[in-house]
Amino acid sequence: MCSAKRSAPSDLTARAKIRDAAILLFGRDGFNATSVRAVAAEAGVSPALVIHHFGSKDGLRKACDDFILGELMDEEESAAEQDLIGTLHRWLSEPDIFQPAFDYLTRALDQESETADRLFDSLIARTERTLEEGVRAGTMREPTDLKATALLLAIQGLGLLTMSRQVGRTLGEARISAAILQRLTLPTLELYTNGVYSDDSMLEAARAALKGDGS
Amino acid sequence: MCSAKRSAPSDLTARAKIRDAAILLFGRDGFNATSVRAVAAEAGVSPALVIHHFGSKDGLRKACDDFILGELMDEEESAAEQDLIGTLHRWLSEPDIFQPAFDYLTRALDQESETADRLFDSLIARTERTLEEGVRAGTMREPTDLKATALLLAIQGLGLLTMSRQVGRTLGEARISAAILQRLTLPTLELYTNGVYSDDSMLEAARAALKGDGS
DNA sequence: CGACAGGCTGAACAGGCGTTTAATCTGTTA
DNA sequence: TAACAGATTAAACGCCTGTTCAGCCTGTCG
Repeated sequence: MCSAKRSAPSDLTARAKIRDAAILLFGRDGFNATSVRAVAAEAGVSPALVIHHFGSKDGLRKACDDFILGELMDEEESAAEQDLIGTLHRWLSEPDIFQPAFDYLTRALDQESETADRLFDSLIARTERTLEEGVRAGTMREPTDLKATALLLAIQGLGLLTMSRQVGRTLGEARISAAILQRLTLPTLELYTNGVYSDDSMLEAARAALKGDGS
Repeated sequence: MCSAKRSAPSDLTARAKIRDAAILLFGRDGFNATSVRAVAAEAGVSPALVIHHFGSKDGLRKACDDFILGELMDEEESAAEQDLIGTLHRWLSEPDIFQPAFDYLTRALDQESETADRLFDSLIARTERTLEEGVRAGTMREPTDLKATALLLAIQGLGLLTMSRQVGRTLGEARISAAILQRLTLPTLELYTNGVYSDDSMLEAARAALKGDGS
């Protein structure tokens, strides 16, 4: 199940070494702030070889995007029932291996990229499906606006990822960790079981206001 | 209440024109992707003047950060009861004026900056306070982990901001808008009133598992 | 053996970057 | 009027960027 892709760098082809170095640096410092020369140095090759293998810096980014997306999809397939939080849990339990991919994903998500869009869309679709199944099985309430509700849930999960630095900081650690995710499990379920409001007066007030407002 | 800071550019000092141009471009294209020369061109001055007034590109960023943060704090003070969503609502109702600031904030939030940290901290503190007051007034349930719950709520709100592009895309518009925020009002309140789960079996299962697990 | 292909390199190029420098213009103060 | 201070500029500096080019190895095929 756990691929051997990240074995000793000496075992990898130069192409793979460059790709891994790029994922590391793009994730750590961002795409713009990472030079082709820095990637080459990290991979132990010449800058020219990077271009030789990937055509351009943008080609390299594309290759990294595809690789990360592929790895993520593999992961998802082999644990089809899990949700995003579950996947994060698994990733965070082996930080040395997955941290670079984790960081890369975080960076990719707050940039305008086709990869981020595809990832987001598939996450929304999956959340909608989960919601529908839950309603059919009677374990979940029927939302008045399925897509909007799925969106809110997805944002919650992704927010933990993209703001992992702030999440860690707030809870007293340098970055998000398995321990922090564990601490968040109960409050999350609590929120999704009882909500925050003790009665539906706010909800009804809003419903009435929106009905009156018309537009 | 509505400041006259964004009047016709010709009325502004060169320093202010440069600052506004920088906010526009940093917000639209990102800090790294924006050159001092581009800011100077947008403001209609020479690149050297930018350095003359702000010392360096980083000094310019700092000045923009402080300005935006100050504007936001002013806004917040004059509407002390409102939450973040309320502020967003007000901002989005005058997009021409506030869009640059909105974009700038979005960019700032997913970069490692002291400004973002301060903003996040104050948002968490405010959310905690709101939660405590709600509990005391009986309108909100008492969470088992106040800080973690405040964190989840803050992430939900900020996630709408930092992922506004994806939010708009998912709901069929180019970017987030007042209409989209309105569509999200009811699902949000619904979520925070009833949760998603129809009973507390998931919550109790997790509680039991965590109790048994120990660590 | 010779020829070819592909991985790989050092050196260079053109262009953009943030910043500096020296000079000019403009308005105020003595 | 003379002197000064600040705003503003054109031009240049040195550096770093992504990319190209010509050539060198190394292994394979005929």
